Amino acid sequence: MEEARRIQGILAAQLIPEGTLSGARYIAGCDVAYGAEDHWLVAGVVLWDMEKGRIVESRTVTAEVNFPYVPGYLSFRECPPLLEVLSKLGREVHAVLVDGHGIAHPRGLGLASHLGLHLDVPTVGCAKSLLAGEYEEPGPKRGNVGWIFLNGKVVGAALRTRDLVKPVFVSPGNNLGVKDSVELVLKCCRGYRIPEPIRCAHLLVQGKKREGNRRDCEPQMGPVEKNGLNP
DNA sequence: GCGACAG
DNA sequence: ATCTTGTCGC
Repeated sequence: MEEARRIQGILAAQLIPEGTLSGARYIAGCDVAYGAEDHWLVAGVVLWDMEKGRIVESRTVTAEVNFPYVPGYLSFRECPPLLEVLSKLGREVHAVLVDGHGIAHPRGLGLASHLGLHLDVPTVGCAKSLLAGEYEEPGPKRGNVGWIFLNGKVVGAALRTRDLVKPVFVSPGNNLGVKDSVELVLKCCRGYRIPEPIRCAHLLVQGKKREGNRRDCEPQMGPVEKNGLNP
C-alpha cells in the first residue's frame, strides 16, 4: 500500500485544475456494484444527453476484484474496470461523473482524479459522504453550497441538490475547476439527490449484478424503473 | 496512541 | 459496498 501511496503523490502533481465544459452535451455517469464475497464486480456507464435529458447509450463489464477496499485508495480498485467500460462507449463523451471524490482527497487524488488522468475530458467526483477536509453546511435550498476546505484550500463543495435533503460532496477530478464541477452536477439533477448520470449507472449495475447472480429464470418484477434506463 | 475513514 | 420490506413524511 505504500507503493500505491507513492504513486498517488506522483499522479496528483499531474492534475490540471481547470478546463471548460462549453458545449458539453454527452455526460458519462459511472458506478460499480460488488458481488458475493467481494470476488467480482460489475462496472457500468451511462451516457446522458444533456440536451434531450435522457440516456443515449449504456455499457457494463463484469470483472474480478483485484484490490481491497481501503479508504483513500478506492481508485486502485475501481479505475481498471471503469476505464474498460468507458472505452466501450461508441459515442463521444464530453465529461465524466463518478461516484466518489476528486481532489477532495487526503493526497489530492480521489477516484475521479485518477480516472481523469487516463481520459482527455473533464471528470468530476460526486460522493455521498466526506472523506477528507471539512465543509460548511450549505443552505436548505436546492443549489445552495458550502465549500470543502483541505489544507487551507477550497477543493470542492457540499451541494444541496434538493430542498431539505442531505448534500452531496462535489470536487473536480481533472481538467475542471470547482465552480464548473458544481454547476455540472446541479444541472444533471432531475428530482433526485444524485445526479441522473450516476443514478442511472447505479441502477444499471445493480440490475446487471442481480441477473448474473440468479440461477433460474424466476419471474423478476422489480421497482427499478424500466430496468434502470430512461426515467 | 486515538479517532476518521469515498465505495 | 452489502445484508433487506414496509412505512412515515414532505
